[in-house]
Amino acid sequence: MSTDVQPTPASPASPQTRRERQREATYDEITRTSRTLLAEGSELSLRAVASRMGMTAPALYRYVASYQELVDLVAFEIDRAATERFAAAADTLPEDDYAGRLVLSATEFRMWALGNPREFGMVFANPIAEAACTRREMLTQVASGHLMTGQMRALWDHNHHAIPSLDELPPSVRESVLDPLIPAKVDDLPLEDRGLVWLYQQGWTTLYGVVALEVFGHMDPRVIESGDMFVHVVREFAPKLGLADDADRLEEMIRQRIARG
Amino acid sequence: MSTDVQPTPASPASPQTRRERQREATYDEITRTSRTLLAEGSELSLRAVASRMGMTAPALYRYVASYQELVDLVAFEIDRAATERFAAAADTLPEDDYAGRLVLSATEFRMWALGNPREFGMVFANPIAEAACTRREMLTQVASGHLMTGQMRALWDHNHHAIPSLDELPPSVRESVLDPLIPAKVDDLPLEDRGLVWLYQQGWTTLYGVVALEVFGHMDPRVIESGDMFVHVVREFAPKLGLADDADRLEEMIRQRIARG
DNA sequence: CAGTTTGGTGAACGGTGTAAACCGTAAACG
DNA sequence: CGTTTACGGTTTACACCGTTCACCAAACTG
Repeated sequence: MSTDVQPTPASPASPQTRRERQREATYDEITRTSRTLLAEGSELSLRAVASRMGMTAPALYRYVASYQELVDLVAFEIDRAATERFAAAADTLPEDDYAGRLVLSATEFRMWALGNPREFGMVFANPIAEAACTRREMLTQVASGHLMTGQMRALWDHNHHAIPSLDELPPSVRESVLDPLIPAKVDDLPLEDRGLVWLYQQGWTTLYGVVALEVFGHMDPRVIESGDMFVHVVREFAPKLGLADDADRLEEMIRQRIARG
Repeated sequence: MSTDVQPTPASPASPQTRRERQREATYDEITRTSRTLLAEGSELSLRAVASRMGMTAPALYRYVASYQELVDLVAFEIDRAATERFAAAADTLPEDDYAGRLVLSATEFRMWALGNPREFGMVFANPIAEAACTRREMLTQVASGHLMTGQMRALWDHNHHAIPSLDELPPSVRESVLDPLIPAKVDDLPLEDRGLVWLYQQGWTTLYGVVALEVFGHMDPRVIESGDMFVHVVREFAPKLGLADDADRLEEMIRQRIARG
């Protein structure tokens, strides 16, 4: 609260007080050990995390208020790390292959989800409804959401495919695109172009649908293995992004990625 | 195995031995109390179920081999009960309004899922992959799957909308529709018409996608509340069932159901 | 009637999240 | 500088969980 010349506790670099640095390092170790535990197939429990850090379980309560909060924290970090993977997949393509980058990120998302079903469930199949305030806010910061919406935005900036006009949107959708509560960087998107956000939401619904269905296994295992349903829904969505002509090329990219396993 | 004149243990009515009847009644009570527990918002635990039945937890092991098996059992029963609700919704329409019945069942599915998120998660968002054998077999018997595929079949029997031909299907899909591992009554569906099953799968993917996304809250709450995304995906899918002209009427039916809450 | 199967109990083990009391030490303050 | 506060940890304890085991009574079976 004081504005005198102190060790500037709000500076961006690292000139926080020593304690703050220590604390943040511990937070980091918590999420890292948690993710290691998950990756090993073990259960995520306060005791397991603590003991692996050489601590005792109640000590973790200095950092998280409850088990659920630990889960949320870890989920957030998992999403961050996974998003780096999705972005890296896109970066194997030239900067200006907007469609390819989007599709490759989406495909990477699918492969990640299938390979890490528990992590997928933790991030994308944990009810948000309850504990509305904080968890809802976190939702708007989902890194993967920002990545994909950013890619769709870049694609549109380039090819200006058709988008729905504001006045043909249902009221709730209009509100939603004018002041989004889902991850999307739209501050610099003019209001009259916000129909694009409705396309975001449709795309996310489609992508989420296939992937969740595949991850949870409520689909024929042979179709999951081949990825044909995934390819199908992507192809069906492509025209909405003005990519009808690119469908074959995009499918080939998807299949190559799937073949890599 | 013997064929002598015994109390016919395989008879359909109820002439099982007294013990068998007792046992089945207990099974029934187990699933009933479990569902009651869930409906009250309590956690589903062996101890809770047992104590509410006036038993102790280890006794339940005479009926289920593990907690997971209890969950599967209850999930199966929940699906059965929910399916009755979906079917009842359809039965508010005349027998020959095939499209309306299908759409109303799907809408009822959505409303049920939103109102019973934990039950939805238990039935439709529990990884099937693990414990492959038994649980995979159960998947082919999901009652709700049979209902909807049956309704799509009835619709097609009536209006014979276009379906993909077998030879334009990807190999994995062809296998899948010729010998389905997902719930679908196709025994009396000629092989050359099995392209319809691919439409089943597409429809299920679409429906599951929106509903799961809504239930888990990874969508703008205002759009969830209005149901506009649900309406949107149904409208987009309608043409595939030859229902392009019925879209407005179907949307009106959906909205009326949503308005009822 | 004797013998076996069935369905239950109670105690116990190892695991979980969480609350409370306690304490040394590092940081903050006069 | 010394004093005080607060942070970050421990121990202990509680209530719950799934699961196993030994035991037992009642019910069926030959």
